[in-house]
Amino acid sequence: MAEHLLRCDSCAVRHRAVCGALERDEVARLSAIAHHKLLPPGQVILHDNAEMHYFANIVSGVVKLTKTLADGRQQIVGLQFASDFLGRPFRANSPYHAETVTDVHLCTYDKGQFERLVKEIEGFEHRLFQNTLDELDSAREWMLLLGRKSAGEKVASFLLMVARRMESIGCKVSDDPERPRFNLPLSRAEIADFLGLTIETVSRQISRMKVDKIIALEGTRTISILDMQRLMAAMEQERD
Amino acid sequence: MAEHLLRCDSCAVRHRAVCGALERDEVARLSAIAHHKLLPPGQVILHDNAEMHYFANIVSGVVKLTKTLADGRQQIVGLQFASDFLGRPFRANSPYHAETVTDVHLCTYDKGQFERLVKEIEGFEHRLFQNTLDELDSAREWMLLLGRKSAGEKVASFLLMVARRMESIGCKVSDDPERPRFNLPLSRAEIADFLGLTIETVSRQISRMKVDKIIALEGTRTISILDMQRLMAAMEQERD
DNA sequence: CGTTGACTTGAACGATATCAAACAGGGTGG
DNA sequence: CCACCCTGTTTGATATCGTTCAAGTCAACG
Repeated sequence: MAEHLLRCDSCAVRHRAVCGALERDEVARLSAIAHHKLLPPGQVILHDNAEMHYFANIVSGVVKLTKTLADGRQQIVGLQFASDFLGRPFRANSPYHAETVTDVHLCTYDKGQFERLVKEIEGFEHRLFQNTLDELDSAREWMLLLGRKSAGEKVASFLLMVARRMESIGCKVSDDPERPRFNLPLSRAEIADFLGLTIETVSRQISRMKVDKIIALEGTRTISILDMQRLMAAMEQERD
Repeated sequence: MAEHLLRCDSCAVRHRAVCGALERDEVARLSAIAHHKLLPPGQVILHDNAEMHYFANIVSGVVKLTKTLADGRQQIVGLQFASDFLGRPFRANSPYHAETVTDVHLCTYDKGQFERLVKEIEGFEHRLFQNTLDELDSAREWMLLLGRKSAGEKVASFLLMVARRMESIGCKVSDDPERPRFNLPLSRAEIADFLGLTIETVSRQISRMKVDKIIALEGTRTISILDMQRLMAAMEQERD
């Protein structure tokens, strides 16, 4: 038990994850049912429409939630980073597919045991609820992007969103706050699936921003934002 | 008090709204803080980014939630029908704009009083939570539509969605289950804002379905679905 | 009737998709 | 160490779908 406590005390995402709201002894109870899981990229966590057997906090790495049409067209409907919660309490199965994008470190909880704790621990469900409201806000933000933004605006918004998330979980490669530098967790194909575009269009927009000196690339995954002002302007208002 | 109970007992949406989960005496407490509000179309319920002062159940009518870009481009990010809940418990303000689309009958609750009840009534927050998970599912379903479906598929999906909602709240005009007939609550402009298209494209797609004998129109708002099979096929797979 | 606003229809244009080829980096086997 | 793929990415040419701009229709209403 003391050991469990210790584990959570040293957890990198402890204060930002849903468990952050818990009291010390409650954390211990949660910790007692926690199991750690390390997954390589491309691992399926949840099949579309399948039953879920566990919940999880993401300790590190990135997970994508996707939906697919009959003919194979795919859309990423959610991107989860360190400290995000995976799973739908009190729901039997998932309406989407969840898959690791990078190496992922999960802190998992058996479904039944977790739901029992949620009922027993005062305020825990409240925290999960508020977390879901945040997810809903992000989803709706993304609906605006998907329905109304141009390709250039979409890519700019995406880069900024990733930059912010990477920053907040301390994964930035650089230390100049004005010129963030980070590794893109997604491939071009995945970015396209997230933005409702094709690979080629994503690539062209990124190339254009490179030519325009808004960003710089090292290899294909490491991005530096050179001109934050213009990137933010490009997010809502495509220049001609 | 008895009067309040009575009011809820005869409520059209009582069993499907979030209050449907409550015990008899709990309904009475909720009823005690309820106020009814009748609004004409085009009335703003919530300003983007403004503070919310009340929650509400929709008793009848349709409400749209929208987000707008700096230059005026708009996206409907949620469409709420009778029995849907409006508001974000324990959040100070709203990240989107809510506006009536038709005549709307609301059953409203003061924010503070409602939140107190949520804390006091066992299982009430749970119900609100599950309701929010449903909203999240719808939002993600719509992300797939916005990002990956063609104009024709979008319009077909929209008609089917409205048909289903109208049916479930008993607003269908016809009684043949194979050939639903109903009034569109949205104008062409609103449909366009919901689907991420222009008015003209929406109009053309509807005209095409009319020529193809998949639907029939009376005036501009009343729709009959003539061929449910083909409408459902058109939803996911655009014919050439 | 004439006006207004919502909708439809048509023609031209443009953004993004599609198709196709070239390119780059990283691993493998020789 | 190099030749060879393999996969992901970039770039180019063309096609297509949906937008834009512009009329035209229609019903409601003064």
